[in-house]
Amino acid sequence: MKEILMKYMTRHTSLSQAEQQSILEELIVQRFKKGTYLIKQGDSPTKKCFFVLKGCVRQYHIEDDGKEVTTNFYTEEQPILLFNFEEPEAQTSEHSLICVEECLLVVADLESEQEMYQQYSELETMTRRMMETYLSHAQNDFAKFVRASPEERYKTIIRNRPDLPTRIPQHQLASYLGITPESLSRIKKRIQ
Amino acid sequence: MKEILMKYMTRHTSLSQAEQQSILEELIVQRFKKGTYLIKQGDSPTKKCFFVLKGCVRQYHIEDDGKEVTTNFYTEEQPILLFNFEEPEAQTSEHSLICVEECLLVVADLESEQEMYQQYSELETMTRRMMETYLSHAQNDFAKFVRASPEERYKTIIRNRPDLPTRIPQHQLASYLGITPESLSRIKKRIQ
DNA sequence: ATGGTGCATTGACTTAAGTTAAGATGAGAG
DNA sequence: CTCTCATCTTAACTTAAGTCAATGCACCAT
Repeated sequence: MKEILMKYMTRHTSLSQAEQQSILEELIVQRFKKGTYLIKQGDSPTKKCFFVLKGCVRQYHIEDDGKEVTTNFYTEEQPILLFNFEEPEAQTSEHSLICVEECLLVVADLESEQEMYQQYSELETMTRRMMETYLSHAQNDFAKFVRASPEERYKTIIRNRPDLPTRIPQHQLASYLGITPESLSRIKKRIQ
Repeated sequence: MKEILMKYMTRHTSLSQAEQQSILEELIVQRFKKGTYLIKQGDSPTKKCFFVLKGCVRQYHIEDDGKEVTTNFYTEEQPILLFNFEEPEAQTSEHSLICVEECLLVVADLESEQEMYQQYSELETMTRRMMETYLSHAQNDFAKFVRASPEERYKTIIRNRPDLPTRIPQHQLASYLGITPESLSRIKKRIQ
């Protein structure tokens, strides 16, 4: 299963096969059952980060008024970071992470991550570039999302992540798109 | 003027004062007049990135239908990255960057950046963390924005960046918020 | 001073999303 | 097999943003 990560590293770094191999050997891959919480809102913030090899993790948040809002879906080849950084002063996590399906994740804690960077400085370069790329994409997505109507948002998501609608319940997708389930239902009907 | 950057580095790194000093000496700080383009949509993508010491840079985009949309405002202590990463295959820049005010910017190209990382590996660690932090914030902002009404978006922006409305014309702010100038005008009236 | 241009505001109308509530469907538990 | 719960759909109504158009205002150049 680690070949997914190897493929990813090859695409994003100039590390040699040998280096990649030794890095892979230090990684911890863990299997999680559907419904498992990686972290719950209110827990002390996790020191871990993840990389999705297989499966789907939903990030959500319970608001003050009790409403649940889905803020992200992480699927294959996506990193799950944050939480360590989002609110350094906060003593509890703002979000929950739950496995929507059976998941295979790379699990890393901050200390071992730091050690690996010291061992392989190229790895930190890769991570930096990866972060820059993700940030750039996030800013682009944001800009597009801002001026898109709910209908356009839906069209965009089925174009960019066509697997999502089949993997998750529609009301969660609606929440992720920032609209009501009723609206999503109408949009689907409108565009057939 | 570089003390702004020094302050920034102290906040975000564990580099010594001496190290910081020698890094600062290698940096290029440049002054730009109001109305100067850092890059124009259609130009070949820049190899440069910037850090705002003073002033305000607007990022915008002309859409296929000819409409101009403002996608970002960069002000004091914000980095302007992207462009190198956003569309590696694209041969022309998707955006324009224009100085809204007289600006003082740190200008770095990718080559000298790479050299400095080799010289000061801690600097790359700082950049990686900075990117992680920005990404984390971007994801959070995104999640909040998604489910906010235009009115809530306006309230949020005047809370988080109270200087913006006074620095830029309102129709550009409206564009940035993803709404029409008419709507923004009505919102302002509604909330007094 | 004056005309022009760009920007902000206001109004009338259209459109689509939110809200509330009621059914329809489907899967899982007992 | 049936009951239950969750999900999705549909409908009626409300609300606010988009659109189009007119007006007002301020700044600039001539």
